[in-house]
Amino acid sequence: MVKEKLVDAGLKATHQRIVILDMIICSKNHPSAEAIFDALKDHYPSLSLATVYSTLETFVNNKLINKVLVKDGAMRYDAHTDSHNHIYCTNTNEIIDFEDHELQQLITDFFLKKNIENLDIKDITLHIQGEKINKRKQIKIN
Amino acid sequence: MVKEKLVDAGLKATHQRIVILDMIICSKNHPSAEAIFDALKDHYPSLSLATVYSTLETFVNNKLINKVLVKDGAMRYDAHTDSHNHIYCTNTNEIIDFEDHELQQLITDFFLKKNIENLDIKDITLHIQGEKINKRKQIKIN
DNA sequence: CTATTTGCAAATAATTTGCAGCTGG
DNA sequence: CCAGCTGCAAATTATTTGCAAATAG
Repeated sequence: MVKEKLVDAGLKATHQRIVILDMIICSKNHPSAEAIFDALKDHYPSLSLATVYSTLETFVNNKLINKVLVKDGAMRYDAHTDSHNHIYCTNTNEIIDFEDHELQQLITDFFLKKNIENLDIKDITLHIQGEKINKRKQIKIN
Repeated sequence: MVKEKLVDAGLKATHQRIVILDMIICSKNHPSAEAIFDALKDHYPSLSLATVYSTLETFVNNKLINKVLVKDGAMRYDAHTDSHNHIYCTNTNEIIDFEDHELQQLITDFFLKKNIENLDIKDITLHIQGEKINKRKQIKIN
């Protein structure tokens, strides 16, 4: 439950935080601050965009969410905090999660073999950039 | 030679473009527009920051350079246009190129085996995030 | 020459900040 | 109650734009 996640992270479970975190978790789209604000403002008219920004910063600092790398436009956020990969659709502007245990293992094994001096690796992510062939359809991986 | 690269790309070889492209190619640091401007303004006082920005856009559109994904702060640029990986140092804010043929092959092979529907993959990049243990020393990979 | 490019200053977009009032525990 | 949060408006940062002057080919 969202409220418990906040409390577990040592944060006050305010109404705004609950609603924002819930929205990110439910969203499959890696929303931007604006997108979150837009999605919530009708239901919570007193919510302010500045609160959304600062709440997102708080969540990132407390490892409830992660920032997603972007080439331009607004920063986007991801409630999926374990290591995984992203597919960037250049024609739809979607950022889609892509998890594959075999691939993760392949990469982990590769870096275990390598001898890397003076770097403490925290995370490795694969960024797959491409175009949806049919913008309306989903991407399917078998 | 830089001038030829510009002409080959179908661009007029203006003084500003030559100097900017040369700076990015020589820089090992994936500079931002500001960093480029700061590095050049003493030698070329008439250069304007807006020109740097628009020149960078032109270069990206003509595939002379690439944008580098960033979590925050200003966009950064890379003159290294073939597919390669980046190491992000969270404590020094450096972005370091990392090329490894074996790794590239591993990943390429993996995606060849996979059956991905409705996505036309344009590029795959690995983003390695970590901290330099000794900020002054280089990262060495053997 | 003349189509492009550049420089400037002003505009916009994304994000942050300061501070007074509100609220969860 | 009261430390920490929120909302607002104003500030800051990164980037873009409009237009007149400069320039490469």
